[in-house]
Amino acid sequence: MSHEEFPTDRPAVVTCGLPYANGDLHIGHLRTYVGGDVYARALRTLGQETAFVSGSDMHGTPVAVNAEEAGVSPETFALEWHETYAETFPKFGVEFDNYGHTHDTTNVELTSEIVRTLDENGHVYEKEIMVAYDPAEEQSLPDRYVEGTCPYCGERARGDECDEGCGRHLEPGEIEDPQSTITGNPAEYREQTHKFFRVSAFQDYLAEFIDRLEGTANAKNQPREWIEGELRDWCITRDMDWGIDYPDGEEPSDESDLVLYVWVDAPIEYAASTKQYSERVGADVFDWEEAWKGSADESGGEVVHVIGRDIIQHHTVFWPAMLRGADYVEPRAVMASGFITLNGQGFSTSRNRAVWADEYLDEGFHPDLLRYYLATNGGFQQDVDFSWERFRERVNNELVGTVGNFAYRALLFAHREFDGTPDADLSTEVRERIEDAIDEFTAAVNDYSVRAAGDAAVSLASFGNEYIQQNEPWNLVDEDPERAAQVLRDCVQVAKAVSVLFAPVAPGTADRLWSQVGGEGSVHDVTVDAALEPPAPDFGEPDELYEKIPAERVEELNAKLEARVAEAERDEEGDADADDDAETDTTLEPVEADRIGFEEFQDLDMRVGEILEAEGIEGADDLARLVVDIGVEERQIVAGIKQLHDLDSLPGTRVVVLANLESAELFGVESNGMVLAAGEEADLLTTLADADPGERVR
RNA sequence: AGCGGGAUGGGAUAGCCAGGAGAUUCCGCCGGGCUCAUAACCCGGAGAUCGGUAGUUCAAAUCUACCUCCCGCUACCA
Repeated sequence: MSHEEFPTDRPAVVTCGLPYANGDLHIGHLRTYVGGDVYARALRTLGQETAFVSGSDMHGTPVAVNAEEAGVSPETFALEWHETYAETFPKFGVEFDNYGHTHDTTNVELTSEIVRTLDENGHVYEKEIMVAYDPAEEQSLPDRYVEGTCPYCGERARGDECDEGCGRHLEPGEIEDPQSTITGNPAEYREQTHKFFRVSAFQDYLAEFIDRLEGTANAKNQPREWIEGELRDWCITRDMDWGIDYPDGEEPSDESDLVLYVWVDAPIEYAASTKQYSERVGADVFDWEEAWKGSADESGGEVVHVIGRDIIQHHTVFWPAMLRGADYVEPRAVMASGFITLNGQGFSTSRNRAVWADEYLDEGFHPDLLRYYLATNGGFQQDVDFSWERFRERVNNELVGTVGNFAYRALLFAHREFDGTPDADLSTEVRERIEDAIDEFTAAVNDYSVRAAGDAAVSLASFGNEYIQQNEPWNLVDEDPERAAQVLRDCVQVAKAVSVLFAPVAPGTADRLWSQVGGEGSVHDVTVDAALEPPAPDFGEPDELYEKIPAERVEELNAKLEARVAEAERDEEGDADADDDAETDTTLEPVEADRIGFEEFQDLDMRVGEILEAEGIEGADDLARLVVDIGVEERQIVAGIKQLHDLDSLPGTRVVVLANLESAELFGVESNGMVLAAGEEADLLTTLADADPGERVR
């Protein structure tokens, strides 16, 4: 890699994070793939030799678990998703030079080779750790095959992560009270030898690397916490069948059926996929080894990883360490995209609150429209909100009104009056404006800004509209035909330049525009220089590039989305009701539909208290006056618990008190707080064990 | 809790890394123009003390410190 400006004379590799072969794609996923595709195309437009690669991530426990549920082999399961992805991406104009998967021979071989190199270079060591094991089934239980209690917070947790409690990652062997997720059998721990990658040895290297790394700010900054802190070594093997075997270099023995952890072979697919591309087109066209192997300073390609911002650490810590340890190049840049929200809220696949890739296509919209939205609605690392209303707005105003309208009016006029490009020289003003647009585009690519690259073309088209409007060629045709020819010559040139600069974002429609100005071949085969080359002297009648989206479509689409979400919610409630009915006849209030945030929960200051005194309040049927010790102080609290009758037995009872409730006066008695109780019978909440008065309830 | 990202006219967004004239663009609002163009387009206007406080500077949206609020990450969610 180098730090020269793009284009450089080295081969570039643009990669997209591997989609995990485990479910449908929605437009949130597409954000990353469209971004990568736009970036790769933009590099090529600058004249940079570029390979654009990705592949499906086939391994790992979620695939194995879901395949088992579906009753098929993990390979069959993952391959089905792989094929779906491979078919879906091109439908959005996301055209990888190679799209492989992590289970193909190329990746299996390259992964084995790289791990063997790491081993030979002394970066791998063995360590005995305790792993969960199901004695009844005689089966090891890696990662999500086991659940139990988090050793840090005590919450129920999955084997690899405390997903509902503290959110911590759990290394194999950490979880307490382990239990098999397959059989529900209690699991036991057995000692087993696993392989560890000495990430800690790369601390100094990574500290320098992160300073050199280009790309989005989040990718450059987020990993600093780890790199500048203490790096833990990384367990890179799992005891399961599905995955790439650990390359022992010896005869496969029965006792070792360890496979590599999925995050080891996944990023290697970037290189393996490039290798497949190289093998297909020939090393003279693209040499994967030149791109991936040269030493960091002297040679090697420009590797740019385009990922979602949830997997930054893998691409800025583990992966560069692996590359370094195996004598490969280091990535030049990591572009980490923000997420997509839907009408301001996060996607929720379980509640079907998402816009699915297939769904978008089924609605009959051109992929370029969504590409434009996703690529230019905000900075790449920013979260972007999607709404059909906003989608319509941007399509109608920017694509139809600005780009499409300019191209159409300019070319139609030129065609009618001049049968094509008028015979005149390009004016200096317009030449300079186009040069500015090219500079803007080039700067955008070097700044890793997908948005700015797309905007360069749209603002150029906007300039075109101003230019044609101010010069009024429709009046000049009679008054001053020469001047009219000049103006139209300029406009056709602008249209041609727009086609070239818009090609990365809108590959389909830009190519149509290219043909409309009489361009030969495909706009995707030309570079920025073409923007200033003279357009064809003759071209036919243009047609419109984009169509407006009527307001009714938006209403329709929103209604569909709402109906779908409602249906998903009903299903969920239905399931819940069915469970409840089996256990109880009493009518329970439904759970509040509106969820509150953790912050709001924290606003409630609940304490453990001990009742010191309890007496009925005269004249009140249900009220009792309590004095409660809540550790920090004693509180007088009025509570509606007279149904319990046995007020005398209450002193000494532990209760839960909402301590920061505003005070109130009931029957002339001041009440400072609320004692929590359940149901009509005022069943008091108490603590099970040793919490002292004053302890906060969380 | 630590870390990362963010807060910019009514809404949405750019600019911040490399401080410097009227703070960008889209929507919406008000007024005008044009008729080549998809009721498209162009011009003008109103509307922002750039989250808060303090500082650095001749000059701060931009740099520094502290604070508030939103989103996320913390080792398998794009």
